[in-house]
Amino acid sequence: MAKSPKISASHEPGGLIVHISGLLPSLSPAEQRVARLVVADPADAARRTITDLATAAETSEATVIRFCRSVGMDGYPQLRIRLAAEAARRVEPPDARVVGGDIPPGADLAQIIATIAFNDARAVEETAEQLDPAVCEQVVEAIVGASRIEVYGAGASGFVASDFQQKLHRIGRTAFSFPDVHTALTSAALLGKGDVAVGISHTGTTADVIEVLEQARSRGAATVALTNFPRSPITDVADFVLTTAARETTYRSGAMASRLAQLTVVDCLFVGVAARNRARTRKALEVTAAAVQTHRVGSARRRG
Amino acid sequence: MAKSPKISASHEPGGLIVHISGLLPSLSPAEQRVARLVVADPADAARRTITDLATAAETSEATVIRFCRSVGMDGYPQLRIRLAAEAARRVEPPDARVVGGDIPPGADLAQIIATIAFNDARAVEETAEQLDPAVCEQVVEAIVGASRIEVYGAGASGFVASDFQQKLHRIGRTAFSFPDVHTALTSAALLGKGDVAVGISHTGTTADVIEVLEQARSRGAATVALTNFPRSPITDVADFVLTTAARETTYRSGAMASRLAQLTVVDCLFVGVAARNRARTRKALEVTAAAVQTHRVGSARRRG
DNA sequence: CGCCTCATGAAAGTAAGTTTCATCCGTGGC
DNA sequence: GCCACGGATGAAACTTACTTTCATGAGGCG
Repeated sequence: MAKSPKISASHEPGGLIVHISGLLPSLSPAEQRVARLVVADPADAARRTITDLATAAETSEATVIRFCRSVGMDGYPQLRIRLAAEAARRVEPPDARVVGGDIPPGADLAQIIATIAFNDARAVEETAEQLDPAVCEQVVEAIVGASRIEVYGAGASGFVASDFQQKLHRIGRTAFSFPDVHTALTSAALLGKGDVAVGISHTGTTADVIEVLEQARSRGAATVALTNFPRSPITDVADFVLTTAARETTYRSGAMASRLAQLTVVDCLFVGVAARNRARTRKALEVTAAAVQTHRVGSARRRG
Repeated sequence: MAKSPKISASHEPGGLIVHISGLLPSLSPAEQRVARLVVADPADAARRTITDLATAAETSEATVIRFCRSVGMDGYPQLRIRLAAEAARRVEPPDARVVGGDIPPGADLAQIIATIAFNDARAVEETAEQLDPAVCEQVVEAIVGASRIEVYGAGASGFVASDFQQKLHRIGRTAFSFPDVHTALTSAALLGKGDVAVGISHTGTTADVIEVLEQARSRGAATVALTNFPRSPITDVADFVLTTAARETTYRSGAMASRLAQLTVVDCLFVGVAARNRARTRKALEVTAAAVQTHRVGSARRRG
């Protein structure tokens, strides 16, 4: 190259496209044609082969290469991936219809999915943000030191309770959860100092759960409430209060988000407990995993 | 085994990376080596030439090409630009310590919470992105038209199954789920044309669930599989395949993320079904809500 | 034990990208 | 008017990257 191109080959932080259109006037006519195509639709250009792009710009491959060099790239492949990256970065807006939280009557499934996922993910994130690690720590402490743990929940929260119970059980802690109030009450009456009772209720107003928690507390057990509402009745009978952060929307659409938030909290507690004794936990997990192994069929293969 | 064509998502508009890690177990060993490199650092892989990548994965170029085809790409160049795009879109992770997916031994609770929440939220988002609305639509259709719906899941997925069952029941659909295989098998044997059977298994290899689904299918029921792995054995007995997108990390930490992802999918289906008949659904929800009202104590003083 | 299937990489083949070079065209000097 | 001269350009040679084909060998199944 005899000429002295003053291309500052350094980075073009503002964006490759901007960079290119900036030095467009300094390019030769044939290169300008290429540049214009690229700027007009980067994503499309990234998809094309060099011959293809050359043809589209009514020029030769050689010119395209020259263009690449002119804008500071090593060669065509590099330009291509940079363009693809650039095009992808132009982010799709968060999409207004999704943030509203509620689902419009005429919504199609794609919209429904987007809305639900958005709310669910937000609930999880926001729950984590507002969770107080100090309180969690105390709860973990209590669970680790407990000789027995009971978890209560009614309806949908009952699944979360069972899940927590199962998790604790799996790492070798003595844990229970109950499908009905009466059994739960009886069992709670047998708790004592050093035991832990966990009550889960999204609204914090579920009478059954509150009652059982109250019973447990009166017997000297440490009580934990997991609810979305920090000042709901359940918090009156709890030594420790953990809150989820599912923003209420519709009755129903809040339901699942809150479930996920509850599960996230439960998982945090679980991992916190498990982390207390890595060796023992790992052992327990391996053993239980092995136990179900014979109920699995040969792992995936075959084409579709 | 059955023969009918299966409707699945050949569709990864959302996360290519997620899509790849989902298929990982169904790939051959050599391809898995390639996949792991790609997933570990997509941007880097996009920069490499095929020979280079092959060398890094200790395999031949041919295998890399085969890998491209396995994940649905035309060839290596396409994979390359897709990866570049993907890597660019990938937002900077909130915190380096969080992205690993696994929890470092010395982590404190705040770290644990951040890690779990991040992974959970991601699983939900990515699942939604890769869910194929068309397949969902068909499943919803089937459920709406079904005279009876059964939901199967073992272990942790069993909770999800129950949750789904409860939701459907609540809006007036006849739905069942079963705590044990034998009951499930018996019940599945009584299904017929026009009924729907849903099997939930994270790994897609749970023998019990597969068996029950197979039974249901042989009786003429439409079968739906919900799994994280699009080519696992369960998909062989399913007319419709829905996938979650929980990236596998540790055995355990993947577990909860996948649960949340499953619940998100279930919720989408539920809302989809509910949306089919707004009036009737609303009525049903109001009635059921009223039914538990007497089990609530004076409502919460809500904060903002 | 023989047959089959499948994963795999070597090598052949094709396409993409890059370089070289002759040509063309305008410019300015003689 | 004619002749260098230099830059722009594309044809073609060339190189590298990508893709296909095929032989091999391992593992499974009857």
